[in-house]
Amino acid sequence: MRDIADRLSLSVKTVSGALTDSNIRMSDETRQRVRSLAEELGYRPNEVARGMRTGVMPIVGMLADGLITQPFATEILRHFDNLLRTQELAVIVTSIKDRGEVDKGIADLRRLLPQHIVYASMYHQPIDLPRAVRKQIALMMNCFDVHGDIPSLVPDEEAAGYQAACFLLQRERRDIAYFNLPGLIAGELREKGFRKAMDEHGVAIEENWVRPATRGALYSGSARSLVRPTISAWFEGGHHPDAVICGNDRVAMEVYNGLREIGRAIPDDVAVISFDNQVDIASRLDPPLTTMALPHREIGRLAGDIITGRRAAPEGLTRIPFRIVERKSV
Amino acid sequence: MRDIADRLSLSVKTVSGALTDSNIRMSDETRQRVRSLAEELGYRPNEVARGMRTGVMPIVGMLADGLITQPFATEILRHFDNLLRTQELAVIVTSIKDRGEVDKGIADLRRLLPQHIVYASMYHQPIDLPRAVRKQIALMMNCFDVHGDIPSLVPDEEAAGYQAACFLLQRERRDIAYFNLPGLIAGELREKGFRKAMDEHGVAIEENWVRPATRGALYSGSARSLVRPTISAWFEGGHHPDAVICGNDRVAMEVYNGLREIGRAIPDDVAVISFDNQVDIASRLDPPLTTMALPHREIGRLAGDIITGRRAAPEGLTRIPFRIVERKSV
DNA sequence: ATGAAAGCGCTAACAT
DNA sequence: ATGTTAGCGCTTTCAT
Repeated sequence: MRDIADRLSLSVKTVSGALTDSNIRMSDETRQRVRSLAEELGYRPNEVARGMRTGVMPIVGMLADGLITQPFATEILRHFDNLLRTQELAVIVTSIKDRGEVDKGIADLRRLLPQHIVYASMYHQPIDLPRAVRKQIALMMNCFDVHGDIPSLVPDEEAAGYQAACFLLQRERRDIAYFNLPGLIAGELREKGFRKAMDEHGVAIEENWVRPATRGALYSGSARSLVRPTISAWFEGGHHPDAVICGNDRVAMEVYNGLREIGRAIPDDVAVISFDNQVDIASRLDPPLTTMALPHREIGRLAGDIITGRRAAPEGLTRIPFRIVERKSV
Repeated sequence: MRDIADRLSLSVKTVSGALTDSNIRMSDETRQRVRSLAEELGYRPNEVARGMRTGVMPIVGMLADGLITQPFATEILRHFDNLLRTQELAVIVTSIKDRGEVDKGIADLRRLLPQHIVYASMYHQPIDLPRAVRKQIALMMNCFDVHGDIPSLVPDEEAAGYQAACFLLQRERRDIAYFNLPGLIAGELREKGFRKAMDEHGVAIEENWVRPATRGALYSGSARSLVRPTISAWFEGGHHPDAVICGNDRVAMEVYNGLREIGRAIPDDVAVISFDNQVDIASRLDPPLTTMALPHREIGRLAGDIITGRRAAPEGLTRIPFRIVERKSV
């Protein structure tokens, strides 16, 4: 910078002003001369020096609540990062395994003077943070602040459940079964949407066909699965489902196995629809799975727009719609 | 820092010395006094100021060649990050979509004065970087420098192929078929290991049973699959395989579908073994899939140890062994 | 419209 | 063994 100033016989301050603050009063000519020389010399401002002076680095910190564990949720990170990169902002991710690590995570991030700190979760859940912490978090992705203080971006689970059910109903499926994800917000809301759709279409729900996918109060991939026995039970009698809504794609994978075992064809005998769109699974099942895609990309992008100020932060909860991916299972 | 100095009637320099450089000559007592007061005050050095002075920030940059796209490869990142975190180092990931973005990626990273820049790939591949770039990269993960200039950590594919074949051979399978991943280093080396094992055990390879999993010169998830027709062909005649080695877990998923279609039971009629251990898939297949787990965790950890200097950087290529995950398909 | 100078918090050379 | 001082590259008053 001094170099540029000397060559142009200007002061450092003028150069600084020309390069950064375009509101500062200055002759256009001077500004142009400075800028073009800077370009020519390939001048890159020292972000660290600038950061020291201004107290802020071109960095956004992300508290990742298990995000990196759940591989397909990294989609959120990917698109968030892509957007911030266009604004010359770097993302620093700090994984936290449990809520107790939040303080440490924030402290770690703050050492580098980030412009903002965001919180992202691997699955849709309510987050209850102490007030002092809440004030430091600009945005929540794929989860929400129970106090409503922090703008939060979450998938619109209920609409997705509604849409999935409508999709089946419109294709003349009436005997719809539902494998729920116990203990999860996503499960609860998706089921609610399902019930609403059935209700609106005047189709009665066979309560015996609305069952949890796993044993235990909380759905988890490692919990004992109830899919196989439940399917067997459903198809024992004469009256059985002609469609199954699956809590997520992994459940759908088991439903495929179960239906195959009892010799039912998808989609001819039984249609299957699911949630998440975990592509490695959904596109490779046989037949390929029709599923409601989680709006991870949209969440990441919208968050990026908000953080960079290109879009105003909506207050409270913002629900982002799913997108249906039609394959061959319905 | 000045605060501490004043309270102890010491100079700033003494405080700085006491806190950072433990080699500096100083009375132990002074050092202790400084440290305990710092602790008491919850003093945290301003990393940015320090960075400006020393020209280095407590940051490691990672050029992620598609890493975040291939969800399960983020395992590498996760463990790398975990390790660096214990040394108060933050990781900044810059995704690059193609080799042409490397320069830009490095420039972006350097703005923040990272201590090192590492290169990580989503799949095992040779990387040819210009010399000027090579000099700036400290380590390659899951890929290697074709010039041998950069220490590189890669999965030991050949050993994995060898081990998978031995696993089958020891269980009395002799008629082993192999679905290869065309155009990939991983595929080539795994096949080599397979051939070596067969050779050592004196079992002849039926060349007709060594086939590519997809059409085209390069394996890819979206390429037209050859699994189904190939399996049909193999099992048409009387002499057919009693085991299949699959290029990866996604291929295995298709092999399951194919075998099921022609009514062959796994593992009774045909054993299946695979590579990668993409858990969402492998553990949920029916029966759960026995597979050679990619050493992503080990690569991430070892890289962390090297970057933090806890372990010396091995020269050239280091091959990290796979781990077999025995489930029910063999 | 531009220049001079102070100072962000820290480290390192030099002095005592 | 400890203190003094300069300065890292930038932004920001305050003068001119």
